Amino acid sequence: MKYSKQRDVILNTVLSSYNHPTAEEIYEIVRKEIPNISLGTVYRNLNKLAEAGIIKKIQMSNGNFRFDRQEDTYNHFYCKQCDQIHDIPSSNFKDINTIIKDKIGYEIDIFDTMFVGICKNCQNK
Amino acid sequence: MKYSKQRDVILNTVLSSYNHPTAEEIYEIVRKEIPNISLGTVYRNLNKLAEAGIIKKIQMSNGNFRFDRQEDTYNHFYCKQCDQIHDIPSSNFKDINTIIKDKIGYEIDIFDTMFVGICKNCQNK
DNA sequence: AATGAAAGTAGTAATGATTACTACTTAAGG
DNA sequence: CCTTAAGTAGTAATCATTACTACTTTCATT
Ligand SMILES: [Mn+2]
Ligand SMILES: [Mn+2]
Ligand SMILES: [Zn+2]
Ligand SMILES: [Zn+2]
Repeated sequence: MKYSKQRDVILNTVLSSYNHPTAEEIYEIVRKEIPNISLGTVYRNLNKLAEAGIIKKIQMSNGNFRFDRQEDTYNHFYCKQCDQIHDIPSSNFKDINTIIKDKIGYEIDIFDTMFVGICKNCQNK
Repeated sequence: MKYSKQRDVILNTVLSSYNHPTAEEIYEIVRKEIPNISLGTVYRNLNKLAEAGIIKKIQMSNGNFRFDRQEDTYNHFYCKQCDQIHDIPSSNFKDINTIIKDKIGYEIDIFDTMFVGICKNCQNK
């Protein structure tokens, strides 16, 4: 992979984001540093970085994508109420794989499964 | 809700489908009975039927929708390998809600969560 | 340093599933 | 029968994402 200023800035933007930004949101941030960067370039590099396993590409319930740092100790939970992705330590889901595997023989990939429900904050309302 | 031949045929098509068809697939089947039906009509009625709780609208990992009979005793599992949705009796997931609730306080809605992984068939290959 | 091929980019066009719009048609209650 | 609200066919618009094209940059090799 050849070096490019564009990819470098895109990567650093993702690495310093803690709110699971969309490609468009990343584009807006990167634009401040490289004003004439193309949105297509942002998409291409985000996909390339995700492909290489350097960042994570996660799918929202509406089919759109969001991007994230690569931390394989965290799972994702989507709250229907506040429309936000929450990080959850994957240790919480450790038992689930074995439960399902024992019961029906299917192997759940917890890092690909986006859990859906109501987060703690939204419950207290 | 006023009666319409179109909606009637669309509903019966969904009710007699066991493979989680897309709107387009339903369109192709309905076309045989009502050749000049509009794809927009299929979409509109599928959404209306889902809204009314008569059928189920489920979201695939690529953001597209598929439609299903309404059986609230079954959950959905998407196999990454064979690209198919499998029905799983929801009793298998009963424990999961309480486990998660106890551990982190979040309430998972198992009927909205699409579990992802490798099905039994694909494991034996 | 000069060269050249492969990889990258900006700008724009295309895609594809879904929804919105519009003028016409139908269901169904009084 | 009328009336009118709901439904339809056909087509245009959306919107996130990807593809295309002509130009530019990186970087290994002379
Ligand atoms: Mn995260
Ligand atoms: Mn099903
Ligand atoms: Zn919430
Ligand atoms: Zn499978």
